[in-house]
Amino acid sequence: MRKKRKGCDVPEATIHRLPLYLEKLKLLQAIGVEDVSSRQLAESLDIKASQLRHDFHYFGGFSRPGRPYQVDKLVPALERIIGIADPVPTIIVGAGHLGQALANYQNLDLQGFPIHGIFDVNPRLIGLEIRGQPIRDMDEMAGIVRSENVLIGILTVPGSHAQEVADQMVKAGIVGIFNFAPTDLKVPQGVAVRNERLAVGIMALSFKVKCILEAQTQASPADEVGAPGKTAAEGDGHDQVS
Amino acid sequence: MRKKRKGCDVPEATIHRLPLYLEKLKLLQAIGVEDVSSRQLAESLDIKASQLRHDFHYFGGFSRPGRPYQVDKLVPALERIIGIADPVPTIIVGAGHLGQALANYQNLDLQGFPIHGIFDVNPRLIGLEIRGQPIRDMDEMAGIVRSENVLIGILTVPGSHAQEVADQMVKAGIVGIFNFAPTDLKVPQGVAVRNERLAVGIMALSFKVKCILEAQTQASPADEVGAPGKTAAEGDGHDQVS
DNA sequence: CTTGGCGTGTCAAAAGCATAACAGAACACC
DNA sequence: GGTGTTCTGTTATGCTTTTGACACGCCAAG
Repeated sequence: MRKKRKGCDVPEATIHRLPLYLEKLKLLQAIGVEDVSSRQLAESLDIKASQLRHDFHYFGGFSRPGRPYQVDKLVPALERIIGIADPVPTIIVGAGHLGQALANYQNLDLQGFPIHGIFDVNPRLIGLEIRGQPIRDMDEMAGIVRSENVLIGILTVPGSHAQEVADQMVKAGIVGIFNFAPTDLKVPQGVAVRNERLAVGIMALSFKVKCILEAQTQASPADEVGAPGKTAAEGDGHDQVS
Repeated sequence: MRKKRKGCDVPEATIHRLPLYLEKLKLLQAIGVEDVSSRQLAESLDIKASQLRHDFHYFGGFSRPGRPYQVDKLVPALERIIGIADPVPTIIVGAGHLGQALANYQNLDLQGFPIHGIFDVNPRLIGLEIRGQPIRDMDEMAGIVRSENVLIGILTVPGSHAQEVADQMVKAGIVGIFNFAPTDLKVPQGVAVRNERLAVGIMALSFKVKCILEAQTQASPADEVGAPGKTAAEGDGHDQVS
């Protein structure tokens, strides 16, 4: 199981940067930029150029040694690597507030994850339309997953039902679960899970905030909000104190 | 700027695990468990016991060498470390679908982040009530932030306005920004930002899915969904193929 | 009182990741 | 045609994080 399957033994950290690269490149593409050097691209993302080249290196040459990257070549290459060269059929399971919000988030469509169905058990929600799509009964999920070759499921049900629903999704043939429930899911081999834990995010932020406040009160007796000077931003799901 | 301010020079990865520890411990506390060993706690979170002890070690002894951890001691200790011993006043800026969904997400309240205001510029939304709180005009934000000592702001406006709104939040005195917009924010020193990038998450998942499919078609000619056997779950914002 | 088992705190080894350094390819200019 | 510059692919170095190992404290049983 530790085999080197093509371009799949890539550091976790690199994987999380690929979408950022793609995003920025699409932006450049949209404004007509044709070439971009590793330095330019890296700086605009607040990372080191060497890291970017290192990341790309996992997937073979995107450019010849002497020439900068060609945006029009790089975008489809990254899309292929990430697996969104063709749209990835996706469903949303759980049509509560969060599920509805995600269903309304058109960026998902635009970025290669068309929503092929929204499901819930609540009879009051079933039938309600969101962006032209009705909320369907859970019973219909398996059928649609199979008939439309759905690969990814976004799970936005309450934590108490998350495992049970995840089991159904897996049984129906879903290979990737984007889990918003505050529960660790148990899934069989060959299924990928990504937990997007709101509480974790805000608590990590709180820790940083606490540290900032402590530093301020300890260091300077009276330090007030002043002129914005330095900048700091961040990629992925991590964060940075600036 | 590289000073060792109390317990604040802690690895990023450790910070992201603290909320998971707390969550699990609260669960144990709720069902009446009094003591827990590092092994038990670690296994239930799918991490190594040595890592858990190492993490705790950053903050000094939670237990005496020979005794297991006492849940009732650990929970408040972690809450103090994370900075949620007392509730952290929080606001939501941007009352679109996602903002409303988060406002409805009562777990935020329960976990120490009471929502002290929901703001938007859209006159159609202003006045609408969510969980007993009206959506207010952006103009009122700064006042409330100051009067209620709001520390954290959840930013759910469109990417095109994110930077501008973030500037207002910082100027009003907010110290931590939980950013859901697909934009890198520039903030002055002394402000923490955490980006929760949906697109990054789902694309990272997609990469894993693509790898799984490739492995399946390459390795076994006909491999069908079988009996769930092994388990795999994940904390934070990371993910794991199982 | 002694002994054995368990469990933490602590340190050392290993792995993973980020950064820097370098060699060589392409192009532009002279 | 040569030469200098720019840029990538690649390898090497250093650092952070994870994992493993161990010494000692505590408790229970004999």
